[in-house]
Amino acid sequence: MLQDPLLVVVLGPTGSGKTALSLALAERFRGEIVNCDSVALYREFEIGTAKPTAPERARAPHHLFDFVEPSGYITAGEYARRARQTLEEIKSRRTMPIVVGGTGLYLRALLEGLFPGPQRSEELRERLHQRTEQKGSGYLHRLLSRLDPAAGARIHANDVPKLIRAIEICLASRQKMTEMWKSGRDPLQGFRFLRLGLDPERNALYERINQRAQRMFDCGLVQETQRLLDKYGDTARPLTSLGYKQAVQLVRGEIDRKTALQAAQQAHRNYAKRQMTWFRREPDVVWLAGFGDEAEIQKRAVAHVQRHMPTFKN
RNA sequence: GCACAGGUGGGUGAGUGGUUAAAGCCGGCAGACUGUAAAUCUGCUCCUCCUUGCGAGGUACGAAGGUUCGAAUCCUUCCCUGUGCA
Repeated sequence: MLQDPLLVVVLGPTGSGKTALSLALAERFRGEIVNCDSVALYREFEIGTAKPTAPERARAPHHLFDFVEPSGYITAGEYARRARQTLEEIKSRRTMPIVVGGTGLYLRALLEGLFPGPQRSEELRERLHQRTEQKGSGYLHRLLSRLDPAAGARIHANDVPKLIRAIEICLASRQKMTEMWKSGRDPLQGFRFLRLGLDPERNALYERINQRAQRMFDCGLVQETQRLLDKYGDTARPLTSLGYKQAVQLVRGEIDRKTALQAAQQAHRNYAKRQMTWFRREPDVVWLAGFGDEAEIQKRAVAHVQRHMPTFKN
């Protein structure tokens, strides 16, 4: 009886060296890299996303980078479908999939699945926004509490995006969201997971994040932002993400360059912290206390992968 | 040197005699997260102690004195900062 093939996951906060570690593993084990970073999915967002460079991509096959239009959007559910498809293809090639990224929700959607809920409805959302304008900020929470009291109790009255999604689910499915949850998720099957988590010392991580943000500004983040803004307008969603958001403000003359840089560094640091909060709850993570580009960390990661490789009979 | 304006908790900045350990914002820390998640949201944030409570004590609004039952808030002197005049 053959074991399921191994799926390696490299997770960790932004700036922890996930790319370096994943490349080292891919080269060592003939792996293929699958992106799990929500903004790196978008085409033309290059400098601010710290995507792997061309020489880096030459070292191993890379998947799920650059497949969403800058003005388009992707959701966790759609990502999970695409990623699972990609994993099946990799499986058929008998190479080792290495899922790399920092977007906790996407990783969970991929590995554990989402509950079978309805997709977004732009019309409904538009209506909800209009009603909120008319009826005040407590409206959404009152509505949800009526439709699904248990959900109303879980979601804070100020958390508009989550309130809207919950209402959307209740209305579209004519069921309570919390009832639908009971039908469970659809976990990814046919692989054994090895989650490697990078957990460098906090101050060192923050220091790296600051330097990297500085480099992004030095290497043309603002010009890239200007170009995207000219081409797609401010509706391109990733323009509101880390670094781009501040570069947009700079381009518009709302803040000066130094303020923009500091705000971007800050945003990256805060994000790293939120990522750690999420990943601490991720199950079965093998934590490596350092950066992914350190030789020692790579050595230990390799050892962990080897230990989990399918056993061959002689 | 003279004249104004100021010196408040990690930062900024309210507060002008008592429900003020001191608003708000930022930062920091912790947490949540089931379809735009690099998003969004929540809690805590002077010190010590405990029965973690609209709890007890201590220290605190440049420094030192003073007025007062009571001062971040009023008075005096000193130190420092900014602006203007010399």
